[in-house]
Amino acid sequence: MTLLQHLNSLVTSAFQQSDIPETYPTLISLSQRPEFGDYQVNGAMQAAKALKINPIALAEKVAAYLSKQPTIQSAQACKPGFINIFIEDQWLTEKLNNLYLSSRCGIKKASSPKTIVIDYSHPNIAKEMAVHHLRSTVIGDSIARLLFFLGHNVIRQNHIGDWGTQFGMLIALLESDEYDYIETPKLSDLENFYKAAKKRFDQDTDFAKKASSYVVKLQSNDPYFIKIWKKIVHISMEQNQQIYHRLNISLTAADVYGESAYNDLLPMIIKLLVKKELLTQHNGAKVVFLEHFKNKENEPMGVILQKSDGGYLYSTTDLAALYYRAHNLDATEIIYCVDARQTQHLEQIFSIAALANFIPKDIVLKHYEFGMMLDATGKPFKTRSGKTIKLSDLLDEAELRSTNILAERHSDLEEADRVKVINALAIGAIKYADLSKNRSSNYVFNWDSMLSFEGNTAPYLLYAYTRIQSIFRKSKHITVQDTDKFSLKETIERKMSLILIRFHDVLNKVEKEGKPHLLCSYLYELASHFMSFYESCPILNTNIDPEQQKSRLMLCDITAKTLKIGLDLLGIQTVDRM
RNA sequence: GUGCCCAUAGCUCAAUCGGAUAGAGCAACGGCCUUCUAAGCCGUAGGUUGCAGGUUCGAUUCCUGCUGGGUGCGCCA
Repeated sequence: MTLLQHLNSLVTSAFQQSDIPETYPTLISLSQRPEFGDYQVNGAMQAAKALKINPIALAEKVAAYLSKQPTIQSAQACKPGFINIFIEDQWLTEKLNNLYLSSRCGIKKASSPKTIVIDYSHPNIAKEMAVHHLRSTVIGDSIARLLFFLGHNVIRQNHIGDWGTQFGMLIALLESDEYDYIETPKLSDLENFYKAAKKRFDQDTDFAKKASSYVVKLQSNDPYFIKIWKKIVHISMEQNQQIYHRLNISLTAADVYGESAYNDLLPMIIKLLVKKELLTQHNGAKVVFLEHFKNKENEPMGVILQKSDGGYLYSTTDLAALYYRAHNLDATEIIYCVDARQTQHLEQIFSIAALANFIPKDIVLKHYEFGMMLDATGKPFKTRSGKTIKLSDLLDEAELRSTNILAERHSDLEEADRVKVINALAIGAIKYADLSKNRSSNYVFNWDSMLSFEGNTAPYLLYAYTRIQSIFRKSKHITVQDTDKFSLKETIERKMSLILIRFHDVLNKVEKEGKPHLLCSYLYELASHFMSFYESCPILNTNIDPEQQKSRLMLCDITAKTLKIGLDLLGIQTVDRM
């Protein structure tokens, strides 16, 4: 049981004893001020209001019951009807002991694991990955790591953009006279070819016709076209995989299941919708009209699922993907880590699926939306000349900046360690800057603040971790045994304990909300309290009481483990010295 | 035209289902290295939560209207 779950069970009993019906929530939260205790119960006020009884009298009744519980030192009713809970130190130290003995900081795997499909990253084939792929990739990967750590069956789905009209253009150009067929083009070539193909497609009608006919060939699985297409996809994904490796992203080739994979399912999707009488013929296209969405003329909005020329659209593919995930992957939950601008599109897909009874009703569909990356002026983050920034260029710059920072510090690390530190700082800074902000809003990208050692940044957390490791290196002569006890004499030691014990509740919250910034805030709170502890609670001084010394070493141990696990769930690697 | 999102300290961000005196960091100012990594710590100052109403014991949070910004809306994905 987590700390919050334990308190909740106590308060639930207290509510029962005070004749409060079960339907009223306990509303337990952290207290914001020390005089208000460790945790506070706000549910008594709400219940009193609804039951029309005196709130303070009810709060006193609940508090009286809570005060008798062995794990609670005291509970006090205050003013309108707050109840402030002070936790018993004895119980705290027992909990700490559990954390100390556990390699997972006491976090148990889910007793009834869910099968969760998570759709993230989804780069476009034939183009290099760019900054706009960063948020989906980084946030999605963190959520995937967390859900796996909590014991769920996680199925990563990289829904790559590997299908559609652009491939007709590209193949048409690759085999045209100027370019010939190139055996092993590089991805940067492909991107240039793509631009050239697009230009020609718009200007040359014969070429456009040819390209369109090639799309049909491709979609009908013509072996020659499939061969060229596969090569293009392969070249692209090899390069993307290198980016994933640099970024410490857990996606592999096995997670790739792109738009093309649903090609054969698409006619079936149309048939199913026809059968349900949801499709309408409109100017030759097959359309689903949704009453609760309006178009520009304020009429029900049509979602085109098959074009007048018979071609399918991304809505069709997304419906097929939903079908596949529900029926073939047996998902109990599907998470879409997709740009906030796709909200309406996804709502439409979910609506159509619901109307058509496409998927079991109890499947949970979640859109973990995120905002855009902006520059200092509040505009979308681009190069000076207004071009899209390539992800590989962004990572290069991060490494260059980290190298310079390390050089300024006159770090005396060996070369191999130096490279590791540069990498951890560079990648950690970029990922943490993104993950530490509430994902649903836009965020301002700033090199200097993300690479700073001050404030809520990856370097600060990494530095806190190395300080602990340094203590460990210098304390090898002290043997701590499993039977050693915690002693929480200083205020900061007790405060740190409460934070450490809260870890499991934080992870549960991040799982529930799908918001990694809650984990970041927590880790920063932990790290900054550790820094205070580090300054005010010496460990290696010779005049320290041995019992106190061991207790502090054990606190360091749990702190290090918590930081390590927490950062790992964010996809950020730690280093032992820097 | 219509849908969605956002507006909090000079800047970047928090704020648990409506809870107590709205919190951090940066920047500013003042302290702390013969003592475990000062890439750090301690302190001071900084707010009419865009505006106007409403709901109630209590509103940054919920409702209505307005202002400013972003973003989406039928044959691209």
